Amino acid sequence: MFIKNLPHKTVERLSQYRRALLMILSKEKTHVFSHEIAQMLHITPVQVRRDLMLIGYSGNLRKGYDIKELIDLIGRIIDSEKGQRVAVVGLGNLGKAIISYFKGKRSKLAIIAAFDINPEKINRVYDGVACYHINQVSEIIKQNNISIGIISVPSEQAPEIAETMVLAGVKGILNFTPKPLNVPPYVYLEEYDMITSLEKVAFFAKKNDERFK
Amino acid sequence: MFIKNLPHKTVERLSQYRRALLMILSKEKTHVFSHEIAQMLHITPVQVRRDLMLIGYSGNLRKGYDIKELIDLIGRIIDSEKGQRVAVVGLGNLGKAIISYFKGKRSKLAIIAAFDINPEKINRVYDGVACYHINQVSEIIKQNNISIGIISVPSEQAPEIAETMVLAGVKGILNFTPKPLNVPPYVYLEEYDMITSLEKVAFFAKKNDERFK
DNA sequence: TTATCAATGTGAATCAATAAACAGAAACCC
DNA sequence: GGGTTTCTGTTTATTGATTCACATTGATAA
Ligand SMILES: NC(=O)c1ccc[n+]([C@@H]2O[C@H](COP(=O)([O-])OP(=O)(O)OC[C@H]3O[C@@H](n4cnc5c(N)ncnc54)[C@H](O)[C@@H]3O)[C@@H](O)[C@H]2O)c1
Ligand SMILES: NC(=O)c1ccc[n+]([C@@H]2O[C@H](COP(=O)([O-])OP(=O)(O)OC[C@H]3O[C@@H](n4cnc5c(N)ncnc54)[C@H](O)[C@@H]3O)[C@@H](O)[C@H]2O)c1
Repeated sequence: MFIKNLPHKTVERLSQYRRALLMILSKEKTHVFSHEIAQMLHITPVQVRRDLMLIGYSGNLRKGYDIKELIDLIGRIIDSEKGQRVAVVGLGNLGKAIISYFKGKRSKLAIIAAFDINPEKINRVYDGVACYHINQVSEIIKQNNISIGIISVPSEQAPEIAETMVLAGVKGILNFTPKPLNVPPYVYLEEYDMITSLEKVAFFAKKNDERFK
Repeated sequence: MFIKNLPHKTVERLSQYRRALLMILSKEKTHVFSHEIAQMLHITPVQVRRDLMLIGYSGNLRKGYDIKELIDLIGRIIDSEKGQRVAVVGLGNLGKAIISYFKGKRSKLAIIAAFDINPEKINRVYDGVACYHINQVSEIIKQNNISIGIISVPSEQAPEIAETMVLAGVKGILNFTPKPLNVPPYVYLEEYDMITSLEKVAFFAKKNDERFK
């Protein structure tokens, strides 16, 4: 299913809508209003309706949106039909947190391999994900048609690992390392740093504190 | 130091500039050009200059920006002069990853307490941070004037913990739980979900893949 | 000394995201 | 059965973020 040029932010919100809807889905509650979704995500109902308009979904005037249908439609838009496979490189605290968090959450997006350099971690299975030696990255990525890599190794190692993964055919990378990476334009790179999030919180907390007397 | 109404995005980038600058800081390299900063963060040099203009920093036409000075100035803007204290609630894999990652990274932003409910974790010290029983949250936050809370407990527990922290006087919350929270307007809330990041990567990776042949 | 070059700094223009405003539809109420 | 309410869907306006375009500067070289 295709919709031309969905705004970047809309894609992000669609993922959030789905997450929220999955959470409230139950026998009793089959429909939801735009203002209910909005409230959960701290945005306006107009924003929600606009996003849904962009993906061509219509709600029921009196009952709102059918939760199941909407979850389904979002899936048809943001998921890949045949599913995408993911690898995590670096099975430290963060790597483990990621794997345990993802476990079974999305049917079209599965972490199917982990890599590390520490012999104690290799050839073991964490939360259903097998851990291999780092020098098998390329081989396993190709074999399993893994298209997405998550990097959670010490930051000095990140550039080399990114390069290896790109050469092996990965199409997207999620980098949790503070080291800025460079990848070719056909690979989508997302970088996240908790320090930036925390500093943002700190900055606006400080600001709020001044504003609210 | 005050600059009125720095754009949200600029604050985020200032944190990133500082991180990148701290990384390249060395004896040999004392100055940096806007295009060098830009390249590291995958943005345009104009963006960088505009942000620096907003914080009132001027570079040297021939040498670029003085790295030390700039790091310093960013600190005076985004950090709080007297420092801010942070608590982490939930010392699982994610909580530990956060604590070990932050350790000693920012002088004005220190994680000084952790909380958990598991007796095995309580009264131990992780990476220099003491772990207390969850029912001491309120007391310890007040005692130590902790103004920022990080939530990394199982998601069902998140709302209750957020409420307790707000009542105890926290001014900002960073929520890693997928559960949407509600806080009063004088508390700044930031929510981050790795699944959204990963789904974004997956979506654009898929899209790129189609575009590039 | 004058031209050239490679940078910064910034007003104006563009582009992207959000919000406001409102028409239209179904249910409900009297 | 007409009026009222409450929601959606969409057009239009506003706000916010980014980029363009170019003036400016000072070093260097011709
Ligand atoms: N971006 C964030 O928000 C954030 C938060 C926490 C940690 N981090 C970063 O994530 C990374 C991991 O953090 P962590 O707390 O899990 O660290 P960690 O030390 O617990 O884990 C790192 C793992 O990588 C493995 N490793 C080391 N070199 C390797 C290599 N060449 N190939 C494969 N595996 C290798 C280690 O054996 C270890 O298991 C660090 O770079 C840290 O800075 C980022
Ligand atoms: N947002 C993200 O990107 C992301 C990524 C990974 C995990 N998570 C979420 O973060 C949370 C923690 O993940 P994790 O992998 O560290 O899980 P975990 O199970 O390893 O850790 C949770 C910790 O919280 C403690 N805890 C449970 N109830 C508590 C309470 N009432 N008070 C204080 N502590 C309590 C547990 O003892 C445990 O130590 C989960 O909600 C998970 O969904 C989020």
